[in-house]
Amino acid sequence: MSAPFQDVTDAELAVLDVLWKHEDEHAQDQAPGVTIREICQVLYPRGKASEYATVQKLLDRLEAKGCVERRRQSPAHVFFSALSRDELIGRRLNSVAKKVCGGSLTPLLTHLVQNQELTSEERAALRSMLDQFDATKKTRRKGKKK
Amino acid sequence: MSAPFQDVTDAELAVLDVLWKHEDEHAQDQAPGVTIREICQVLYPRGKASEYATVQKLLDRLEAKGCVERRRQSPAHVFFSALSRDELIGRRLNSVAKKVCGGSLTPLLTHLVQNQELTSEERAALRSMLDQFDATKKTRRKGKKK
DNA sequence: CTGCTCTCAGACAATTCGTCTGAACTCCGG
DNA sequence: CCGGAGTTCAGACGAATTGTCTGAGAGCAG
Repeated sequence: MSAPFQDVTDAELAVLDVLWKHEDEHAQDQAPGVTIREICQVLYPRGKASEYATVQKLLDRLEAKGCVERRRQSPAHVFFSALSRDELIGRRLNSVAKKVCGGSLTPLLTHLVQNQELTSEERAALRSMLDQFDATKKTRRKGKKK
Repeated sequence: MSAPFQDVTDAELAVLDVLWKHEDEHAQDQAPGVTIREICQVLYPRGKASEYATVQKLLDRLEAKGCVERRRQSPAHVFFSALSRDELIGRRLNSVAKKVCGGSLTPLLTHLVQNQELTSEERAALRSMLDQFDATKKTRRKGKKK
């Protein structure tokens, strides 16, 4: 059964972040999975033995939430993200919109733009994206006219 | 002592939403406060007696978080929001940025724009805001040049 | 067979959250 | 003065969440 939106906890996010960074480093090719031991070494560099089980538990929960994919192989299982950073951003933004603004994303966008922390380069990039969408919409509309 | 950022729960948000709507309705003048009884009537139209205490507890917690202001008056205390809807949006967006994107708000903005759920009107409004900021930055720069 | 690594499965404590109970206070009408 | 209604004050409660931890068992290399 498809579970409703589920967020991830801070500790789970730390684990996901390790997977995302690993996959970014292998963007050119197929990233190999990451083992529990490898995640431990990143998150708890000087960790105790029990932290292995902590990461294990966190991965179990992430898998149950559909955010992580497990591949059983010897000698150790390997893990991949099944939810990208951008997908999580989207989920969380939608959640904020739904709960605080009646579902509308516009107030979020307005807030971000008016926050004035954008550099002029960022604003230029944003304009370029807007132009692209306008062009896309126009082309689609023309296509449909037939 | 100033507490770190604290989010509000869904039930607390429902209470805040009542205050925000009430204050929006009185945007032209000083909004009178809202009583617990009034909040109950909105949130639990056909409620049991215990729901009075639920709203009370939620207001206590919101007050402790600094999100609500209480004014003691007779016959009942009245409440005002001390955190606007837009401020909550900002807090939540910053929280997402901090936890998921290393603090940068740009991926959030990019996500919203590329989400393609913006109407052409919204995109036009966004461009207009960007133009205004560019103009503001230019004016500030000119002024500084002396 | 032993030791190491890993899997599997659960327990645990602290915290959060929404709900609820009950004592006490205030005010007002009779 | 008393009773009733409404409200405040203060806490308890159960369920769920969350990060941590324990322990049995499996697999493998030496």
